[in-house]
Amino acid sequence: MGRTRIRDIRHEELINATITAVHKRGYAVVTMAEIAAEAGASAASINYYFGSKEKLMEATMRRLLTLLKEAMLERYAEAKTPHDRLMAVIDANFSDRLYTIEQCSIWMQFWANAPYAPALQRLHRINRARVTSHVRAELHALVAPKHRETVREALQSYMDGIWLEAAQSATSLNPSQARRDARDVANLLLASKT
Amino acid sequence: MGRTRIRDIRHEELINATITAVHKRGYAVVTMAEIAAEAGASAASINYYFGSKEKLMEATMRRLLTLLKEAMLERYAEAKTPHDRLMAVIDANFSDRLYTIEQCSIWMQFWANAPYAPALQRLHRINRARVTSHVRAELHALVAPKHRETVREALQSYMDGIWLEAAQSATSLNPSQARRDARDVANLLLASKT
Amino acid sequence: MGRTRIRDIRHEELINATITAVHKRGYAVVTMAEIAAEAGASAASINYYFGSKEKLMEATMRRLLTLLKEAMLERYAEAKTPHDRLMAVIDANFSDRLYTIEQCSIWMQFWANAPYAPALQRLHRINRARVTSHVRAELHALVAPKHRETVREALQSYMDGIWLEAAQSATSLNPSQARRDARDVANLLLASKT
Amino acid sequence: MGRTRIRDIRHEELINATITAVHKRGYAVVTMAEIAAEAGASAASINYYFGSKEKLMEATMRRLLTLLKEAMLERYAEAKTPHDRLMAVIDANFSDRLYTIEQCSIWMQFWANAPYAPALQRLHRINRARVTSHVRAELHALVAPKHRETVREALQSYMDGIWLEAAQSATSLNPSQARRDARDVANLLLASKT
DNA sequence: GATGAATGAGGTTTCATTCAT
DNA sequence: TATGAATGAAACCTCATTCAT
Repeated sequence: MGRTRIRDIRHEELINATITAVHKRGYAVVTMAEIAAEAGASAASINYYFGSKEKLMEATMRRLLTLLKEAMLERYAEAKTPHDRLMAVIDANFSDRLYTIEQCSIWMQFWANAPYAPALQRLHRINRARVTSHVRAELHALVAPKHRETVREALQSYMDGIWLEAAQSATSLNPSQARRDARDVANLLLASKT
Repeated sequence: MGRTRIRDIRHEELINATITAVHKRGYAVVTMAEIAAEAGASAASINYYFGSKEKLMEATMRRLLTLLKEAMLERYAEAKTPHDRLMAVIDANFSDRLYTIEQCSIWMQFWANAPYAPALQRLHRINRARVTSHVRAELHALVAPKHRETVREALQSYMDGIWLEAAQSATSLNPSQARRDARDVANLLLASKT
Repeated sequence: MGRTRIRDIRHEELINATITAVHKRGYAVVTMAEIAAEAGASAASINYYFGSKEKLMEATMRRLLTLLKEAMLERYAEAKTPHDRLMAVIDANFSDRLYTIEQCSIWMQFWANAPYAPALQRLHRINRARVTSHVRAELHALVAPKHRETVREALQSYMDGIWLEAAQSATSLNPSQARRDARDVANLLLASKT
Repeated sequence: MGRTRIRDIRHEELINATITAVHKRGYAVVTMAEIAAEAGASAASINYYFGSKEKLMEATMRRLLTLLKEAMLERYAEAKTPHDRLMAVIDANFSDRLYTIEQCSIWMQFWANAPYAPALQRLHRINRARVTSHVRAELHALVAPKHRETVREALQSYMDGIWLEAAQSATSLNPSQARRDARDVANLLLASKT
């Protein structure tokens, strides 16, 4: 127990520092020294704990995905109907903790670099497949088969697009407004009578 | 006039090489040497023609925006009604020439790096504002004021999301299917009776 | 007494681990961590017991010289005539325990690095002087003064050359054959009638 | 012609600098910076011309082997009888240009590190096989079959041993004396009547 | 007695850029 | 117009060593 305590703490600290530093400087441009400085540690300590910059980045992305997953599961527990659960997915994506410039920014950084780092790509795909299957399941009861996939893709792409645009934002974000907007979009798509 | 002929040719060649090289290797990781090799030239020649790597990147992004603008204007000319023009915007985004993995990939690269390069950010914002004003103008006649901005943002974010996801694609894209999908989404949003 | 028991055991273990690790990786390239791993200990423990990497290397070389000295003295005890004793020197050099790839390899490693480490150089010279004086003493009764030094140097250099070449060997060595060969060479040199 | 002139000159300079620097500091310990300083160039220029430290070392060893080969061929041309040619081999090994502390020292450095660098090992083996076949060919006419291989191995190992010991020398060497000694040893071995 | 934690020093390599030709 | 030549700056990573436990 006590054995791994320090190790876990440092992991946590360094991953948090990575998130901040990548947001500030950009994924491929940020240096070990900058990340270490952000964590108040030495660059060498990153290699001590993670082995390489690449592995640190992978661990950081894993953390991001965990945060997203937790936000969703948290809201899922309370949702009763398919419609509630669909809104839970939306609310998770635009929750106060996740829909921040820093989160969206670093999300975009990892996303953009996934095609050049197999480990990141793998994580990206696993995550996307997971969200897709959730959304698809809920839409089953809400949309006619003919439009189901169209609505699903529209909804997911919409959320992606919002996040990525948020990464470019100069001023701080408004999560509650974003949730309202997203719910509106979802309802528009569901209410369509075509 | 004849004086600048060669200059223009080299500009063109180097920008095309940059697009290919950035797609292959990633924006922040691609080197002058790789770009030069792609163009069959020397790294020094890039500085001769563009002054610096940064300026080359800026010129390349400008080219991407020009392509997009041209695709839109081209289709705009033939469109008569607001609905036709909205579809023109969609068709431009998913035209055979623009909706390719290479284009989407490099688009995402520039997008992701815009926050760290003022010149890119500026171009990114100008472009976004331009598209926004076009779409908004067409929706004026198609959507009730209450939902107008929601629909507009949904549509634009959807298109962004599709492009960015396309950048992760392993297999080649299907532009005509993408156009149909996007039209379906637009029509769903327009047809909503809420 | 009991106090130093553990200390002695650890010394022995770490020196043996050093011999193996240097053979595997090369003198100047082997790391404390590799040596420690070979001994099933931590890198920090090496410093605890030896003070520094340099001191460990010195202790290891001392051990090698002790092994060689013991092999010689062992055979010297049984030798009666000068010729017997000369053969004892040869047999010691190519004994089953010493004439192995690992021994020759590590020997060469220390030899090659002696010029850059005063402590190693000193040990190397002491050892060489000792062997030289032994061989010279025995040759006194076996070779005419005119050729004595030539034969001595020929013999010693021959043995060095064989060891060093053995360090490059891909397959395992044949000590008994090496002894026969060395005896043949010695006898050729002694039998010369020029 | 003119095109590769500079390249060839730099290659030559950097290899010479490598020889000097390796002699001074040791193969595995010498740094790019030290080598570059020795050549009056920058460390980066080594990578520019050789690609890596490893490749520079390989090129340097190749140069050493070429020097040895040339020294032998030079003397071979004038030699008429088998005995003359055997002496030519000896004289080449201990020629004024090759039998210097620097040459012997760097020779030992490369030899000692060959087991850990496949490229060096290959060169080492090729060279050794070449010398072996030369010596064996000349001994054919000079030594009875029974002792032929023994004499050959004795002679080669002797020369190796002398070189390697010379690498430890504190004072400068005496090539002409070394040639006389080596000839004496060779003649002792040839004159043996056993 | 023994070792995880932590790091400063230093090595190789990469790369955008300058410059002479 | 075009490019080899050359390099300073800086990045990642390694490693011997120190120290608290």
